[in-house]
Amino acid sequence: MSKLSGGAAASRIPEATVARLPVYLRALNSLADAGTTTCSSEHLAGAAGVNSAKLRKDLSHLGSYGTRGVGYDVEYLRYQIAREIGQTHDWPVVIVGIGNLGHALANYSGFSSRGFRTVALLDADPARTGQVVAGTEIRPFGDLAGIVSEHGVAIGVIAAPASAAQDVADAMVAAGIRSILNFAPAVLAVPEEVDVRKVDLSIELQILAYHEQRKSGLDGAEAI
Amino acid sequence: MSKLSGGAAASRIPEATVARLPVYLRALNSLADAGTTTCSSEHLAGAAGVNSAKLRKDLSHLGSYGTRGVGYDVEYLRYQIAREIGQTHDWPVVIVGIGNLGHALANYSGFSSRGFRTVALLDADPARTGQVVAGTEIRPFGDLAGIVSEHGVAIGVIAAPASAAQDVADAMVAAGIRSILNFAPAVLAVPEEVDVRKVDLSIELQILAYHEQRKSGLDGAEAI
DNA sequence: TAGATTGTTAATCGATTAACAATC
DNA sequence: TAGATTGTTAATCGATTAACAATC
Repeated sequence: MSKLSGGAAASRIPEATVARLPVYLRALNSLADAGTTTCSSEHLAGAAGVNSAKLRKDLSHLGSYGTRGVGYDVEYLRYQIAREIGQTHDWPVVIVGIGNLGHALANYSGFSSRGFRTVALLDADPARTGQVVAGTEIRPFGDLAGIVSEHGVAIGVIAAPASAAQDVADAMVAAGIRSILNFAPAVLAVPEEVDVRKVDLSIELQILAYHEQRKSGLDGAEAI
Repeated sequence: MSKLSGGAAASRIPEATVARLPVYLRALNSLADAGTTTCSSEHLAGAAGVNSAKLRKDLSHLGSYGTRGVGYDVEYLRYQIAREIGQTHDWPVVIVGIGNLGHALANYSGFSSRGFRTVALLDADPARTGQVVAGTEIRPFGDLAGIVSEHGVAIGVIAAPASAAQDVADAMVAAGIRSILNFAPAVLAVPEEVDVRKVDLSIELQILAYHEQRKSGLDGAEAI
């Protein structure tokens, strides 16, 4: 096996590292905005909220983009991470279920600024179709397959109620979508080649409550 | 060291387990709603989207709530998990920043059904104060400390813009809040006794895009 | 008793961390 | 050269998984 091309990542990057790369990228953007051109691992780690050993270990999976004794060039490292996580691409996205949350997601600027382009908003409720949200008209759910093939949509966002989530996922998979971000509090059954990530707002709150209970000594698990 | 009282959890539960307990609870609620009174670890694991070995290992940290050869009593296990993660308590919550996302959170039924009670919505923008969202009037950010002490608020939710997030966190900490759910894309500096969990909508999408890029062979990391 | 299923053990795997040799 | 900082090593820690003894 020969060497990889110019500093390219060797095979596989650990999941934990992948999850932190967007955080580093955001921190680098802040540094660049502040006019910083070079930073040490210590500096960048501080801005990202991790320790420097972890940061250097994570970056080592991508390649050697720093200079010993000097640090990292902000602009160069930023580009390398952006390329690695696909932020140099344009990602057409559809959002299904335009209730309160779908509404918020459609308006969320953090998507468009990272290469995600919302090509359509869909809702199964006829009362909602035709409404304009974030400058885009809501279309009927049945239009999904056509929109996916027309725009080459690879990523779908489910903001529908839990009761509809599996149907939406099935339709997305049938339409050719292989990556799903699911905000519905439901476990989705999908073929193994489909990647599902779940964001559950109330679960995060429940995890906090668990720790809060421990801190407050309110838990019912004390010894007699 | 003597035995703990009736099946109470021994000391500490692993973080990974804590994060899954709300998922099990949700699955148990579904089973109960469907009229199921008893379930095996295999059955419950399927409903929760994990494998049964992991489920049994997780539950073993709480105590022995199953019956060998039989399975788990749905209602009993549900109560035990609810108690363990503090869902038998009432948790007063404040939400700060009532833009699109704050609006969606205020209307999210998944909070109230799990013991979280939104006692106030706050916003620094005078143009928003007085507006009624989800049946609650938006109040000025300056009211935070009074509301926290009045209602004994232990958990704060930040849905403000990133630029304001640290100020909001500082005010929450000063007011006595020790658990924060942060939706702003910002790294917060807080005293170590304060627990911060972060939900970042665009990071989840970026993780999906990374894997999608790999699947599609679009990544710039291939060998020459 | 025979069949079923839990709770636990032990092996494996992946993530974190500190320390430091390499090197700018 | 001396000082600084990366990239890597090796140790540690925590999570996952399969297998099975315990026991209903």
